[in-house]
Amino acid sequence: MALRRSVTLEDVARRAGVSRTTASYILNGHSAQMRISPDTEARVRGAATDLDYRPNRSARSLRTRRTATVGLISDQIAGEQYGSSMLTGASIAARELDHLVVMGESGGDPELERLLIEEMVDRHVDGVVYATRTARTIRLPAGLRGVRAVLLNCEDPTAQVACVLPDDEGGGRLAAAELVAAGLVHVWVLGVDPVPDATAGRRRMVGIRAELALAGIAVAGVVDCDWTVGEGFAATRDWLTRGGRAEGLICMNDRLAMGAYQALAEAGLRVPDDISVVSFDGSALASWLRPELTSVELPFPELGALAVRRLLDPDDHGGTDSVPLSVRAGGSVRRR
Amino acid sequence: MALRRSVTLEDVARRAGVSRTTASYILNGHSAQMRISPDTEARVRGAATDLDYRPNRSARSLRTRRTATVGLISDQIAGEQYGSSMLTGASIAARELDHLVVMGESGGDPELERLLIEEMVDRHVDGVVYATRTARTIRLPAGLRGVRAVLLNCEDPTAQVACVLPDDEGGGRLAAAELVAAGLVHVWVLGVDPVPDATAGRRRMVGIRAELALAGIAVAGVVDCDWTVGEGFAATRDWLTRGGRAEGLICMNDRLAMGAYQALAEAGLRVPDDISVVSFDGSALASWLRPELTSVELPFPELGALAVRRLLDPDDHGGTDSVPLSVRAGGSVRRR
DNA sequence: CTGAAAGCGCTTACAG
DNA sequence: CTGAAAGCGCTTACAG
Repeated sequence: MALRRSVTLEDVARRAGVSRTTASYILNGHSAQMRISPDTEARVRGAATDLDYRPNRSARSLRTRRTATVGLISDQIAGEQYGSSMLTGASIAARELDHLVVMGESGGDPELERLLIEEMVDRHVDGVVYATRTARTIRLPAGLRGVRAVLLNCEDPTAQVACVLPDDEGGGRLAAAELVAAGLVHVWVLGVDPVPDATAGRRRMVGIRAELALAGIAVAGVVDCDWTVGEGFAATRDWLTRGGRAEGLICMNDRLAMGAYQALAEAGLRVPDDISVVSFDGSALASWLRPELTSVELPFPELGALAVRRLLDPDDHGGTDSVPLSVRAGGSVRRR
Repeated sequence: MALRRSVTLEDVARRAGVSRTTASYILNGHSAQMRISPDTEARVRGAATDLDYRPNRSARSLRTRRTATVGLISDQIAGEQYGSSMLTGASIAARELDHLVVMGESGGDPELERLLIEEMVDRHVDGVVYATRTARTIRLPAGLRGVRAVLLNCEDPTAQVACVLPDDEGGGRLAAAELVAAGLVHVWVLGVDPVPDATAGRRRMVGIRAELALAGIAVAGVVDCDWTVGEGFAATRDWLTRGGRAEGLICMNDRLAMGAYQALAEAGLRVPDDISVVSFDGSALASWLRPELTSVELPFPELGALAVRRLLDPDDHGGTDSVPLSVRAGGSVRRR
């Protein structure tokens, strides 16, 4: 059990020669409204310091119904390659606002999710961030209705919930712009949307098409496949076998790009001399490939931090935030 | 604020026609000791169900000084590639024991770490798991003295703390055994220990040497470098340039192995025909490489889960647990 | 400017 | 077998 010797407000008050009431006001920063004398204030603060007073949070919570704690529930962000940095961002933002993060992972199991939400609500977290590993449309879990919540990396069009998303459409524009700037006009796209409710691929596609259109270019073709290294490899190899060629290839994530690299190498095609590659994620993997992969980075830490800040902001407007992506330049795009 | 309508124990008791005392005993499973009549018990349970009674955790904690919550503090496990699955394991184990995980990341900042520990202790977590991204020797933070704690993936030889570690020495034996079984006798090792207090490399080396010795083999040589893709690439290339050759190469992690793959490919050497490669981690990266990398897998989820279970086990003996690694077979070792 | 008092919702000796 | 009562450590109207 996590014990410290138990110094109570009573102890502080006694040592300072005041009542608990006065000590409480002072220690909670209400000296001004209460017009506490400077002398009294100094005595109380001194006593608190001397005794190393730590307010009992359970007692406080019992009265105030707040716990200085936020819940963060997700399907699977901790086990994930870089999505887990949403957790890091959330944790840091929470601390800056004097809160701590209570986390739970459902692994996609609805019953476990229900349990976790229930436990968090039981513990009176001050709100819940509901996050998904992959950007998509969801239905707000029943247990979250009536609970202060922010959706992170997902959205429920049918619910009135604050929502923090990456700006995938803008990201799509950035990716296309890299190729346009290099003077490439023959562009293929690898990977669209793996599952029906996923949103990232579709939005990126919109941005890609829009940006290319500005340069008078249309997407030459799309190879659809799951967003994994193995699928990226197989799909690219098949495409090449069927005579597929392009000046530029936009991959929907870094893993797909890794697979594409492998298939291109096998076919004797060099990146970027024979074909330029751009992808999405900006994960560590992008920097590991040779040549380094130019990738449009998802702002995971910022997403996590923003979700927590909005959750704890009483004036939050409740709409949807789209956080911009940014290009992490590698050497996979041909220099003009 | 996370509100539900507030049904209290009082409400349940009234509806069941008993006192709060009796209701409390029943709902906490003390019916037997208290020899509550079955009829009373049924009435109380029925009332609790009817009213959807949820005990107020803050009130309970104020009395019991327990919160059904465990702290998990680390330098950087969330942002990490796969180490973050320690979090997943911890979260699941905690839930199974009706606890929730309160997490905090210090990013290696001692002041932030101190703050996080303080906040956790203030919130009366029932114990703290102190985890590091990378296996190493640490000094138990001052704020954790006197607090129930378990070290995860790290150890403090000077402190009496329960400790959960991967069995890196056993892992070293497994890696070497893969090469021995393939009949390889000329073995090099890539990467030793990047920092003085890191323990993984040294222990793996001990296991590697021991296992090879059983086959009458000595390590032919060691290339020292940081455990990154870039360093792995550069070190392997330099080694090859200096005329380095081996039948088998043991890499201290999957990233190093990826770098080695790149350098070997550049030199026209094929895996596993020209050289066999084994590494450590068993991360997703291992399965992405071509050929798939045979890698000794670190049991991160189990490590996290075990740490939490020990933390919450009042009978825990307090020693060090070494959790075995296991081989994830790929195609990077030549078949005999 | 400061204090006595109520009350947040539980648990748990104690008494019968 | 069951209940009246104390008490965990705070916050906050209320009174002066």
